[in-house]
Amino acid sequence: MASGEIEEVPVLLVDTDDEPARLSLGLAARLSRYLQVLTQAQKTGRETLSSHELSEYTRVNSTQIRRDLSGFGKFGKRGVGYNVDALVDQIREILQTGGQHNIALFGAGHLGKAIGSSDIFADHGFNVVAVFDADPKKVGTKVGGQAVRPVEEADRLIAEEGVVVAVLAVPGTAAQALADQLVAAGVRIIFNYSESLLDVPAEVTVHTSNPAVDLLHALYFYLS
Amino acid sequence: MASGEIEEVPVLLVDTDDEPARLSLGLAARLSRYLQVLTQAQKTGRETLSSHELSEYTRVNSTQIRRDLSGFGKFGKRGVGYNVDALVDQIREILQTGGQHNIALFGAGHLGKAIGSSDIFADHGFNVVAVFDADPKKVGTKVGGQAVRPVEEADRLIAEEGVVVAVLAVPGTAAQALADQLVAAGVRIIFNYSESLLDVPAEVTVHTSNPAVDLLHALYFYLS
DNA sequence: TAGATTGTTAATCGATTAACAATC
DNA sequence: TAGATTGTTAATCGATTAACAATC
Repeated sequence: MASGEIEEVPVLLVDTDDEPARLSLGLAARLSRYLQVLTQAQKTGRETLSSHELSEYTRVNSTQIRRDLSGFGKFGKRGVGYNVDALVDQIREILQTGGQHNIALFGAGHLGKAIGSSDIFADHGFNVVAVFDADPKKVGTKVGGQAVRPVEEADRLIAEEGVVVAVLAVPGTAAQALADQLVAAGVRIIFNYSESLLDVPAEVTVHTSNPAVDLLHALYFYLS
Repeated sequence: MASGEIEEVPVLLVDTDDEPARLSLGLAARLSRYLQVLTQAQKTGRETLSSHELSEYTRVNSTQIRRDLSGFGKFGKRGVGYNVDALVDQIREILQTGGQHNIALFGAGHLGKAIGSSDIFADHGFNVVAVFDADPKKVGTKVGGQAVRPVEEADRLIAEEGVVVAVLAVPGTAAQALADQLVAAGVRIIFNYSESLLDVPAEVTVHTSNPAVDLLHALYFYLS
């Protein structure tokens, strides 16, 4: 070691193994929410957004937002805020979700039609490549510009298109059997809009969406 | 102070001001999720559920679940688990959501019909007291057994029925104006299923539901 | 008894918040 | 310059996890 004057070397907090550290669960969730607000703000023509404004829309503390973002670079401009377009790109890079992903939708009832015709998924690069229904009467009808297919074709299409994500808008009574079939076919992320609880292997992620749950705890804070 | 032998007095962690402490945000959210899984388990006839099983369905760590519950009492039975019916009642009491609450639904499109005909809200004591739509052609049609009303009647009905919660299943372009009207009429919790960002006063809670956001971070953990 | 699961402790990690200098 | 907002520090709080005695 050299004695005497030591030149200060900036310490870069990078992983030694040349790979970015995996984000914590909470951080990935928050970044996704920032992204959603930012893409909406883009639509209304906003050019910049402050951490305070982002905080109002996401209900995440503004210091937390600044800290989350500054961990990846100096994205903001003091006195001004964050450039919306640039920040969208930066968060997409962090989340590695810049590309397009194929998803399959199951169920062509009211909910399936609502999901299939909305651009809530398309806005974030998710293509609904196919819509399936078990009811022969629904097969062939249009949902979001696509003809509904019989559920028997699902396995083949999942394999061909490399579908990893399935959205289940089916009755609770049909959900578990369908989930089993999809897991066997290669699906790894299931969005469950049925009220049924799903049993799946550990390597599969189930996200059960239930507005009543959110309402329950929103109401608690209103009542107390 | 008395010297010598000291009789041990159990320390009860109660609030001195005779009121239960307000739950933390995270705890209220977790309890709501436990409640949802438990009510589903009730439907399938389960009598007991272990913290480990609850953990699988809620993705909350099982130690966390036991700790959350043991803060309110010894609800479980060692070697057995938790009694489903009893735990449902106990969590409802903690969340103060045993009663019935009136909610109003706006929008009678695909999503509105899906929400209005599901019993996802009814299961947790939420009554959809009215369904509204701005489109005269939809007024009078049935959604979940109810006749759709013109949105002009909303103010009167909100006041009469003491509606605090509104569910917005309307196009993004209509959402902000409707939110303004509802806040003026007395609504304090808004469930926003439109893609639009809503500006509301601080005393109003907006919950924006966006499946694409959840999908974004689920996908991150799949990809990395 | 043997097996299972709770209730609880302790240690660690991530989230929250206030405060403020730096700087656009 | 003056006002606004970022980036960052420090202190606190809540969440996570492993471990295990208690006990059904």
